Amino acid sequence: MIQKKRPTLYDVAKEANVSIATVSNVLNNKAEASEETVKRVNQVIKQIGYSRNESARSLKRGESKLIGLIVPDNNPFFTEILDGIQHECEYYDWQVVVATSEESEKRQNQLIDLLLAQQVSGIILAPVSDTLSYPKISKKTPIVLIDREVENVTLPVIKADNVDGCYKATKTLLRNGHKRIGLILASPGISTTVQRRHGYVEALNSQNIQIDEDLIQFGGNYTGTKAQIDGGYQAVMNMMKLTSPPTAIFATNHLLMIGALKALNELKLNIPKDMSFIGFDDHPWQEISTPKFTIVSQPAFEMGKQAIHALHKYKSSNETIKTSLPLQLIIRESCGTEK
Amino acid sequence: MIQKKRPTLYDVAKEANVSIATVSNVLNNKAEASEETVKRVNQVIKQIGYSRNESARSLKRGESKLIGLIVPDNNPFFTEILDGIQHECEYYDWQVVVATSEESEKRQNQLIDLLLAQQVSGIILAPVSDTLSYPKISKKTPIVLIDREVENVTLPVIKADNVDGCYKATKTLLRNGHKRIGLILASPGISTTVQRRHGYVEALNSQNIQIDEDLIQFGGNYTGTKAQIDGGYQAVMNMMKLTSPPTAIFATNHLLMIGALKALNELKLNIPKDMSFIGFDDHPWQEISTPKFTIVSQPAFEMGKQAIHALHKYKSSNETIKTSLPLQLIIRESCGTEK
DNA sequence: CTGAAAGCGCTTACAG
DNA sequence: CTGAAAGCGCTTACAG
Repeated sequence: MIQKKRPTLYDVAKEANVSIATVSNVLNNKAEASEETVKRVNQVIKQIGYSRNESARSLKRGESKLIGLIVPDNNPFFTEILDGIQHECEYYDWQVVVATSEESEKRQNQLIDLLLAQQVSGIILAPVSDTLSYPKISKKTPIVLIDREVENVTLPVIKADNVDGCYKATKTLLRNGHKRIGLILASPGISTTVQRRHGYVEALNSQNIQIDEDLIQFGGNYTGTKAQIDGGYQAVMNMMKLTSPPTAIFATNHLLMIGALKALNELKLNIPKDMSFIGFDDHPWQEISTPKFTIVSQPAFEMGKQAIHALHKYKSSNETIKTSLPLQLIIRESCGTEK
Repeated sequence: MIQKKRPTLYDVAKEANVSIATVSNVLNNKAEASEETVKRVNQVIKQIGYSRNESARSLKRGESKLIGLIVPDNNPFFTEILDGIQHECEYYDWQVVVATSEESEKRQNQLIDLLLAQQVSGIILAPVSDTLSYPKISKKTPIVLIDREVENVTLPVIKADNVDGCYKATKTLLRNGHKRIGLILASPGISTTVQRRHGYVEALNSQNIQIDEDLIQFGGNYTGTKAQIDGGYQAVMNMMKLTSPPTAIFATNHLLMIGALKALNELKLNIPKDMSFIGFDDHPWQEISTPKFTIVSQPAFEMGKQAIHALHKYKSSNETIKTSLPLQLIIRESCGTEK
């Protein structure tokens, strides 16, 4: 329980018989000091246990070594993105401040303000809606969008190729002979929903199958694990009440998928015998479930890594990177025989 | 894309015709300004969109509004803890910097240094081992332990009552007639492992059943989801090779549980017919699995909340809170008939 | 290659 | 109730 205050540059300078400017230089590898001086200073630093006061540095430089991450919630998908971000931040010597918007635009914008006040080097944002009302974006403190796009501003964005991924998943179901395919979507106001729907529609169109809006259900705008699972559950219940219910269901996120499966269970519908099913986002549980589910898997970790890359690129060369990472369809046992 | 620099206290002061000290006072609710002045200053603040530079404040006060969280990895248990922490930080106007130690002590200590350099108000730590080699702990920047305890330092700690929880789980198995109960533990070097083992041993002792070390398997010190699942898998495989294999298995964390179930699947052992099973940590998947698994559930969210509480308490009154939250045994269908 | 000095934007005694 | 001023610990031109 040592209470004495942290040593400063002055302490190091005094001990090493140099000026604080010199200490600062060796600290920042400015290569303006003689080899001998560098060695001596470094020795003193280690000896007295000096480490830089980042607040002071941030104040002077107008920028901290912090990166902000704002996601709607901490579900496993966003957590894996965080993993990727943390991994890559290591390289740039950045640390990550996390915050959740809980799908509230007001809260999201407050969080941006808070992060800006912390002088963060940049913000990675999974926006709550398809427009961004936030004007204070500079080259120095850029916002990089992740997962979800926005219509009214040009920003770097790292996302998944939702259209293609959902097109392929739907195609697989079509190839297996299904004509009535239920689609369960999340909240209508975000780009991923629009794009996933788009992929589905394109696949049906390619087969000249009419879109039946009754087969497209929204899991609701609800926040929270339980509410989303309920959304998936309700979606299936609604579909199965139709005069002509679907013979296959495609759930476009993990929680929706769990809710949908719960409903199917209750209805005693066997997968894949009575109902074909494709889910979203892989999870270790799927290795031991029966049947093993065919799913669309997102490269979340990679998305996180690339977001930090894009952030750095934007800061260093003002380049606006827009990347659409491929979604992987992992065929297992839940949608019939054809592989 | 507004590039002009952020307004400062001076800008506000000039615009409101007061000194910067006054602006600072109203900003900090120091109640030393007349009502009229407060109103005018607040109006100017809103008008020019001022928000405080936290780096400057942190430098002056020697403390930022940041809280550090160091966990071994971002598995769902720790993510739920993060949720609780974030929730509670809202109240104290703190933000959370997250970092993962990846079960490396060296990395853990580096991260503590980095966080201290950020002048964090405190650190919540799930330590990688049962001793803490870190000396720089003050009342101002305390470390609060979460989930895992440490032997050599007295610090606030918020943990689960692992002994009791595992005692009860084992007792349930014993009551159902099992005498040979396999126990799958995580890494031996951490307090949770020791305590979970202790609960198991106590339960067997209460029944005068000899401990068979062959029935106690460690999932290994491995980091990463896959390695831990493999650990659980291997543990079961080892146990089932015994001349007298267990008739019930208790897996003491979620990943270990998944691995164990995978092994049991492969061995075509039906739960609960051929094998009783109790797992750890609840998950929505369990609502739709067959059978529904009996598990020990941890109050992770609550632990996160209480950790922030304990941190605040320690800072304000130097009180060292030690809390052991009850574990909940959720009886479902995986360990026989008796409820 | 090194040092003296200004200044980043705040908070906080202190004086009035 | 309000203001002038010092100082938190750095970085960075600038001078030597």
